[in-house]
Amino acid sequence: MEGQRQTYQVIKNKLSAAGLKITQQRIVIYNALMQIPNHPSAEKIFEKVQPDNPSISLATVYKTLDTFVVAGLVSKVPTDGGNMRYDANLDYHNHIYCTNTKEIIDYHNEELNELLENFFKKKQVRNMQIKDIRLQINAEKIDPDRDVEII
Amino acid sequence: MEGQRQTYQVIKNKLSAAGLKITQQRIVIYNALMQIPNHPSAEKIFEKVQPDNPSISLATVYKTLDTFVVAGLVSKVPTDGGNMRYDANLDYHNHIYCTNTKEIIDYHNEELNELLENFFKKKQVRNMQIKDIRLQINAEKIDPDRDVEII
DNA sequence: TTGAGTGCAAAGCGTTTGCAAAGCA
DNA sequence: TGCTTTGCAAACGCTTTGCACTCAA
Repeated sequence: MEGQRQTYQVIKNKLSAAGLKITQQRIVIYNALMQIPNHPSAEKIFEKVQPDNPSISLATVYKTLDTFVVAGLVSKVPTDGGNMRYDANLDYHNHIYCTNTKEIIDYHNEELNELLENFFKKKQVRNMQIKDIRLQINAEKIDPDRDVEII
Repeated sequence: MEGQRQTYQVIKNKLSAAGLKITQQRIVIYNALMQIPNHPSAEKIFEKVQPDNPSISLATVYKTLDTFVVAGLVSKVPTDGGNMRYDANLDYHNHIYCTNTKEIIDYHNEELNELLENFFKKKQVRNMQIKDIRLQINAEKIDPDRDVEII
């Protein structure tokens, strides 16, 4: 379909811009990462990709995602359980971790960012250079079938 | 020495209060967790305990720490690397993750807590009940031999 | 005495690695 | 063409488990 061809072209451009070689595996994996909501694990991406690309191995999914992280195309999100999830959204944002569905939902709020920035401008930590501040919001979805809305 | 006997008595009282049986292993493991700074891993606790208690196995360290977590005596701290660390300090606080020394340093600031509390009182998330908010501060120790001071 | 806690070794999970084959530039 | 990427299987590190033994209450 036409839409997919366009999407693939966008991905190819991103790969090129990041200085990466264009391979079918990279296109398909990046595409899956964008399509799966709530920050999938490597395994989830592997499952998504499997039906149409049965030859892509789980090891390739891991290697490719790692390549993306190093290239700065994707970020790696740790979870309480210890396993890793991946995020194609590189804008600064925080995450809501759903304790029952294990979803990871983006939380973006400019006011909060400024609040934190101002706070840590005043309150410094001696002998430490702060690189990055992330909020981990642990929450429970009230109705699992309804969507979450940030207001 | 007298000081240690007192410490052990304090630990025994904590175990009893949490409804746990008092065993030598539990006392020694809890004691090690309190003595090692920067939130040790199970492995680190095992190493600390080994010389004086060679019969304590790594599996027992894991089981015991898990028992403490379930009993609410200790909390489990995830790291970016994926492995777990343990924390005997149950007061609400945040963590500074040192990107080079892998230390985890407590960050406690009442003003920050209020700031966040007030913010999330106003800005709610529909269909989510927020349970807990943690700040993950990633930072680099400037002089690895000097201490960190929060001001 | 008896159920809970321990030690051992083996298995588990998510992830990484080494290497030969395949494929992009 | 030459060097990077892939696929496979095997190894990895951390953590958990099954089971017989031990011990606190």
